[in-house]
Amino acid sequence: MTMSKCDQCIIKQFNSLRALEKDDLIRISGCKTSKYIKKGEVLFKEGDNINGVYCVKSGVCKMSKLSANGKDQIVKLVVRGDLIGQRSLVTDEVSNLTAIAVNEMEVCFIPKNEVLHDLAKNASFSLDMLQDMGRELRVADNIIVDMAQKSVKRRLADVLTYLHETFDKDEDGYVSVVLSREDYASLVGTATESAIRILSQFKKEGLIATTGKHVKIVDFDGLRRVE
Amino acid sequence: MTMSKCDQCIIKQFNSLRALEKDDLIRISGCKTSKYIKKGEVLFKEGDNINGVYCVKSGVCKMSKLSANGKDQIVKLVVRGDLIGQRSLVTDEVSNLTAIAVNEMEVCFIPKNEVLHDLAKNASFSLDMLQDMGRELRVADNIIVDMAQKSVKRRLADVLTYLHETFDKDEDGYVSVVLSREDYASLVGTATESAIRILSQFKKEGLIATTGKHVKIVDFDGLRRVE
DNA sequence: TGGAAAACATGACAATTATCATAGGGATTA
DNA sequence: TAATCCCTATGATAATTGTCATGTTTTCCA
Repeated sequence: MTMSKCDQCIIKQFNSLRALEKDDLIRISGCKTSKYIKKGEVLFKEGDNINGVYCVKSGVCKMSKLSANGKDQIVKLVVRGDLIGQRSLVTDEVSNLTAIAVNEMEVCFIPKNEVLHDLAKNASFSLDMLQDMGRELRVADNIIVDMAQKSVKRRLADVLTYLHETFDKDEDGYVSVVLSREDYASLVGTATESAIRILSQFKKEGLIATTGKHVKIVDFDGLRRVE
Repeated sequence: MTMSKCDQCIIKQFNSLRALEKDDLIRISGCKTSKYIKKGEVLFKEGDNINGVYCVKSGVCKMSKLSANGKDQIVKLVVRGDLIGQRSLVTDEVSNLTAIAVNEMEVCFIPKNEVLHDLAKNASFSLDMLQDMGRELRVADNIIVDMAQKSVKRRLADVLTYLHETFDKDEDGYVSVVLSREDYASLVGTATESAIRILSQFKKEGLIATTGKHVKIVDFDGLRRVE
């Protein structure tokens, strides 16, 4: 099996690695490791020292954190093209989040030392990373406000819309990425039973259609009006 | 009145500006503006193009965001030594937050163009800023989990503890920074009446003492055990 | 392929939190 | 100093959400 080369990889267009020079990408190719992760497998756990970044070539990953009451809260979903673990590049802290594959993933791991060198040398690379973290920070602010002010029902409607906008749909309009009811609950921060109940209600009201775990939005306007 | 010089300013120890060279600090001194802001005054609003960073020399500032239901949610408090508006340095986006002084503040404003130049030139400056944003991101993740999983009572107990740990206390142990009941509500994401009720309850249970807006923690362990 | 385990579903009830109404107290201003 | 306004406070009630219990369906794997 041949290892793909970073400088020819399309994925890098989607993240800060695009700011690197060809020579640096070739050097990084030489020390990166490539990995397949099965659905449900743990990439790393809260408290792990990851010492590098993962670049997601395909698949989806949930980033979660264990709360004091023992429930997992999904903080964000990481998709194709995203980098995981940028924070570990600039601090020696361990990860604050656990990463678990939602479906089969292919990721590349680049050791910290290799990239640290580029951050110091290449200003446009570090600027790109600053912009990226700034964007993440803005998204996080929005989530805080939503968690604090919106109802569970409204948050679940938002998640459904987000999934619809973010992922591919099959020929019938069903979102390609499937989550368990527990994942939905963990995304909006509610009890699993509540998530199940609200999804059932949405279905009964004709806002969504479901077959098993597969979900499709039927009435966009209706979903937008949910309070 | 003489304008103070950045290179001699103690405040810069607390933020990324510490990574700058003396020459650069002197140059920045020449183009910065200094400003006093009275309690309740707006430094900038959500949607404003701030085009620079504020460095907080003294005072406290609440950073809030208007939610869909018309309530303000305080996302964080900014204190002495913090920089406000780092995101505006690396993106052209407008601010996502409103900044309002909680008490009298003294801030310095440094125009974007002046600092942008340093970000490109000085790797340890941009690395410091990356570290800082990484920290902020971690804090934001924690807040998301707390908002999603903890009760209002528990969140209010956390806020009281945070205020006690973050700000000075007078000789009787009362926290120097005073917030309105509405501010407390806006910090934990609840109705003002609920915040008032819980503070009254904490007082009745002997966890805190209050005189007017001034608050003091009496029973730390008790407050820690609140659920 | 059968059986266990996990995920989904729903009812009943309890706990939490929001909303509305009302009123007192303290600061500010005419 | 009185009038006014804003903040604080508290009761009553409604709405939301969580918890526990129980049954069904689906998935997984030995």
